[in-house]
Amino acid sequence: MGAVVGRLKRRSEFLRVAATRCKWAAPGLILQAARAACSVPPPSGGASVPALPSSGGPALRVGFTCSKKVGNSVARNRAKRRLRAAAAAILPALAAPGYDYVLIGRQETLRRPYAQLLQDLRIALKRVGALREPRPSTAEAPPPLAEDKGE
RNA sequence: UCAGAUGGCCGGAUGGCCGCUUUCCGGUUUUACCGGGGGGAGGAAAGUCCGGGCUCCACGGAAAUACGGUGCCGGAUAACGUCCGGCGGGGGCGACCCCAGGGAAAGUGCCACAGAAAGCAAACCGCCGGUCCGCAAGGCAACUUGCCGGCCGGUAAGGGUGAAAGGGUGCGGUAAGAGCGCACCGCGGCCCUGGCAACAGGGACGGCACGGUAAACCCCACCGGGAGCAAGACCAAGUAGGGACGACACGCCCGGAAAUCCUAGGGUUUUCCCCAGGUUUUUUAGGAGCGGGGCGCAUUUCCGCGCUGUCGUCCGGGUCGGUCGCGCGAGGCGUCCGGGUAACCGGCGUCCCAGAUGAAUGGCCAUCCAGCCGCCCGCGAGGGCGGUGGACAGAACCCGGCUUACAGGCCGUCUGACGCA
Repeated sequence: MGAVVGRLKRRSEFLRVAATRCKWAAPGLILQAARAACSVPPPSGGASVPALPSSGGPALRVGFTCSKKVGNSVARNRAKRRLRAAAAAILPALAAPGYDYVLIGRQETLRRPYAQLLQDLRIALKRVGALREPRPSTAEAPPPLAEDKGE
């Protein structure tokens, strides 16, 4: 069994992950990753935060989001549900611990066959999470060749 | 059979694997996790357009005003702009559908273009009568007749414009005409009958006056305090504002100080007095009360209430987080019983039926069922195989409505046409 997966809930956490600019866009989804801030909640005092990464809390955390480009609320919720199911299948075993991940739904998320959606997530993890050290320079290099691999 | 009208209902099914949320039971190391059982989106959950419950705030009271809404009558309902049943008007052969459907003799405004004229009576072309001039014809003449034109008067039939032109049609009547008279229709108020009422039917009368527009202002009747679960309550942490108490300053502004009260002071004749005059000032002082005004309580009126600052102590406490609010209710269901034409109401029985908060109620697979496409078989009804494939849309405090979106399908009632019997 892999690591325990926590959830990202606050807008500020999503913004922090997005600010690292370490991401990979697969046909069915977009993955963003950031090293879990060792001092995740310094401003508001450590005592009030329920889950501490260092103690027995989740080893990695993931958040899901969808813009209105995907569709109405029905479409957005369905996209998030598929991403949630895919994340539950892949992340605990394959994702590097100590990171925060954000999965972003796309229009293709709804139509993509589920097996390919899982494959998209694996490739994205390899490009982003499995490198162990997602430096900004290396994250920008790979994009060209990965595009045809997903087809 | 075809075409149509209308009411109601459904809105994929079953299974497997893996999850989410909630609740109950059991276990443990009772914090958290494990095991087992149960519940887990809609007819519109949507738009947030009305009406309520609930919560807080404002609330002193009353009336009026303003603002907003509603608008045939009766009923239903917690309430409604909803629903039901009627009435009136309009459309349709019909079933049936549609209607912001109070008041236009309370007042103001507007009625484009066209037209002479658009609301109060008028008259452009006309028609008719009188008169004058001219011309022509006739006549011995006075004059007569006809025509053109001017002037005065009578008309509103006809023409023409318009959405709308001062009732309509017909007959009489007249110089020409005209409700001028008559008949029928329309209109008006009156009376009678039916109806709870809207209204309908009838009668005699009037003699046409009263154009339309209220989705222009307006008038009338009735209804309405505001904000919303991000309401609101609590918990941990605790900044600013805030509140309470105490102290001090002395409490919106102006006025006058005759009388009243309080405090302090002074005088002293001590059951009392601090007065009068004058003055630029030297007036016992301060306060309350008093009179007037300002601001606030939507506006106005009447009465009513309230108005300041510093310091100290204590209480309390923004955002974020957590718990509650939070689902037994105007509740669902019933070949049930009773009342009612119906909306609906009463009774009986039975059931407990989502509570998330980056927001659960799902992800994937298989089979089946509609539907669609292609091929094959069959005279035909139909059958077989393969592929494709399920709309609009996701609770966020809760109910009653309205409106809008919606693949496909099911059931009932009724109307018209055609055919058959």
